Amino acid sequence: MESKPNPLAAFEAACRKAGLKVTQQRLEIYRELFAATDHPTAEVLHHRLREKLPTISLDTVYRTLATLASHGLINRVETAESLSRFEVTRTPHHHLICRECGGIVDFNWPLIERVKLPEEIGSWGTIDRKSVVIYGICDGCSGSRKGRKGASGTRK
Amino acid sequence: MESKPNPLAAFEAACRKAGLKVTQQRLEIYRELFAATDHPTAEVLHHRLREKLPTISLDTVYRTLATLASHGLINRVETAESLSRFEVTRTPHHHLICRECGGIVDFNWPLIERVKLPEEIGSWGTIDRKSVVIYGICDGCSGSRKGRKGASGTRK
DNA sequence: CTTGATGCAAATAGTTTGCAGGCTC
DNA sequence: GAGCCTGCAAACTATTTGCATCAAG
Repeated sequence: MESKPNPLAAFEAACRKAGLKVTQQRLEIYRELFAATDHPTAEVLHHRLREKLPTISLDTVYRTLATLASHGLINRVETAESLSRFEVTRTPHHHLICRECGGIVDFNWPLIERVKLPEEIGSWGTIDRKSVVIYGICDGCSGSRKGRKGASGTRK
Repeated sequence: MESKPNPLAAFEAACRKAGLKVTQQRLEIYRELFAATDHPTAEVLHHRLREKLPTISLDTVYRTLATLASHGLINRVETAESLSRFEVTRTPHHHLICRECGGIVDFNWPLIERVKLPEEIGSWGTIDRKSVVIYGICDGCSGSRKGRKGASGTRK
């Protein structure tokens, strides 16, 4: 409600409203995900979190991500790999995914909201969210000599 | 049925061209996937295939799907669940996914090809494929009384 | 205090892989 | 006949769950 959009405070409020307890782990997980731009996996997130919360367990990260996602506070990003990636729910946006390094980058495409959807969709059900995923090869991978791990790639 | 290009024959040709051997399992897997409209998982496909090929193993299904996908003959559909779903590569199309039953339905949206992409994408890399995923609740789930398993839902 | 959240470890589930025999080419 | 493909079983990896303990409300 403040003019100052403190995301952490907003998150706390959202938790309370949802009946979720505000724990240090949840705050840190959210803070970390909020700061991230690379759509980390649970494991990656866990690794980063251990710097601040050395005792946090991977299970808690998984559990918290699932909880927050079910409350719409974060999104599970679809990737075609067998890995779930997450992001904080922000304004509508879309994703660029590199086939090479698996990196995911956001982009905005407001124009698409203007495009009329096919009629047939009306008879399918109620639309909720529209997400465009564009696949390709990022410059980091194709431009450079060999298959480099792109800026935001996540390779083991 | 005849006058049209026989998809199975085309598939065989594609396999040969790719240096893949044409085995009965591959033919049946492709045929089954071609006939399917519900983007089955490997396991679902395996179950269906056993009617015709009682001895086919789940591993073969997985392996074949991976092989065909790597040759672009089929697509792995991104779903946000932790399940991979597949479809035969056809003309460009998009997906409607029901949050309730998980059912996936195709739709065409040729208009989208006309919409100019944001400039920023040019500096990211080379675009390959554009895929729109629309989430919502299908009529089968919202319209009816309780959470029905939609026509093409895949619940265990 | 009461209830829900965390950590730890063990359990699952989907998917992948090694190996020996079979079937395409 | 040579090599790729299949089936079987065992291995992996990501993710989930049971339970005792601990912290938030």
